[in-house]
Amino acid sequence: MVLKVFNSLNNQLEVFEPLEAGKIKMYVCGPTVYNYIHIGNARSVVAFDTIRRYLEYLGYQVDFVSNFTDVDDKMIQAATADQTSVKQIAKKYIEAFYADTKALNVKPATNNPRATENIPEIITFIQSLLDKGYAYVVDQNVYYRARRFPSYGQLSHQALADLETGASQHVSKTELNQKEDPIDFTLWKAAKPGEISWETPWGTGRPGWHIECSVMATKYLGSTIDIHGGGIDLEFPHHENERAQSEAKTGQQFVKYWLHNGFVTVGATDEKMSKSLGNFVTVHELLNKVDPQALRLMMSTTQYRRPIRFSQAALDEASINLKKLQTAYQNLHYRLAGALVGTDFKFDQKVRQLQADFQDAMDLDFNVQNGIAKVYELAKLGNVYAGEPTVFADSLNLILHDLACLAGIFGIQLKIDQIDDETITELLKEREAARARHDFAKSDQIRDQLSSQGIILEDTAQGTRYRREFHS
RNA sequence: GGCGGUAUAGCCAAGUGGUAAGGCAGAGGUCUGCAAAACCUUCAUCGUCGGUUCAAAUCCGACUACCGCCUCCA
Repeated sequence: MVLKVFNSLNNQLEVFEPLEAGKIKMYVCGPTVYNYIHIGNARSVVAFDTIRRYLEYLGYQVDFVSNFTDVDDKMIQAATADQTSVKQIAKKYIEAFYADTKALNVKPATNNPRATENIPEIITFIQSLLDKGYAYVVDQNVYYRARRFPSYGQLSHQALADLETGASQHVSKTELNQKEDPIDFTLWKAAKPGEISWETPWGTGRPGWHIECSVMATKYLGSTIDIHGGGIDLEFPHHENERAQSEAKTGQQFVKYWLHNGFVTVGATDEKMSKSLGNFVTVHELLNKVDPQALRLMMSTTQYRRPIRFSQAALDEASINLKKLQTAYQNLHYRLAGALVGTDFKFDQKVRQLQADFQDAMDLDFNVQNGIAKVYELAKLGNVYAGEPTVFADSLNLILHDLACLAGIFGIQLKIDQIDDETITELLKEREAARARHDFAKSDQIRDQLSSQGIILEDTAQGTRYRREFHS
């Protein structure tokens, strides 16, 4: 099968063909760094990380750029509230972002550019839009002439007339009065006294929100990129505007495939989790309570376009499933010790079939639900195999490799927790002797003793295996 | 009001014409000295109404409920 993705530009499933064979240019809108990221923000990060990992699994070289918005109204407000600078706020929450996403096992981006580090390019970009007549200056503010861009509204599937009617709600009166047209949007915002600002030919101020992504995406990836991602709430106006700016400037198609992820919802009514509604849980605080891997499993195994209902039950289920995968992986590894040299061809065939099924599932717009179902089937296949009296090393290694590889696409790290401890080995010998003479009181006492230290014993046909207790 | 999305078992969730994947929870069982881990069996007619068809969760029409976007939001 071939990879198909749902392109928001036309709301259709399309065969994925990169601009350049074997390479993918991908840009994902990152957070405004005025607070810790919440589960909803993390969902976006995780969804596109899984997409990226799958693309890499397919053999593509992915150039992955994701920005930090480190200057805007919210940043200024946060700095004022904390009696510090915008720069300090940015520093604090960018560091927190790295810590949180690392815990979620998100692969670092190729590049994380920041708005404030690209001001000259932003100014040049805006100047170019001014020169071409796509923008105009009013009192040191610069606005984009949306109506001038022929297909404005195409990405969000909105008619200009409809946009106009809804245009006034969140916009200040002064801004509205300055605009030629209510659908025009800000490219550059004049600074109030004391605010962080930069000098430009048209006055002193700071970039509008949308322009930075156009500038950084084209600067770091080129005029046309393969994939542009972000939350569905960014489709309009953010991405619509990015598209208008970029294509007006370069005269080329900005993005080939627009991908938008769904929300994390909370509560009985499935409300969107958002900073403005105040119903959010930050990753920072949640990481103290749950295994980050369980959180990752919960978030990465819902298809990116679908909403995720955030709940304790969902987290609990994820940790149970994580434990099952981890256990299967360890038990298979345990069997390597007594395995015969060679291969079980029939078994290998089943493993390869499941891997092919996995790929078929993922090829359909990253259908992770069907994908993870195959990973669970793989684990079950492995569990059955591990219970066989005779196993082959090559086959064990094959399924171990596949399990780790496929789970890895979801950001799940299956690993062997090797414990080499002489005391445990001695106790195990002692317990074995006790069991041999049917002294079960003694053997159970040893098992309880180790259990209290977090070491779990399991008696199998191949002897007693031990592992650390899983925590979730 | 405009545009978009969702509705499948107690819960999560696959499935775009041929008689409902997978997971969690539940029930029963196997293995075990007892456990643990694991395995096996079992558990739904698909929001409502109407239509097309030999055949529909899947197509058409109407309706209902919930969510989102409409220039702060991943």
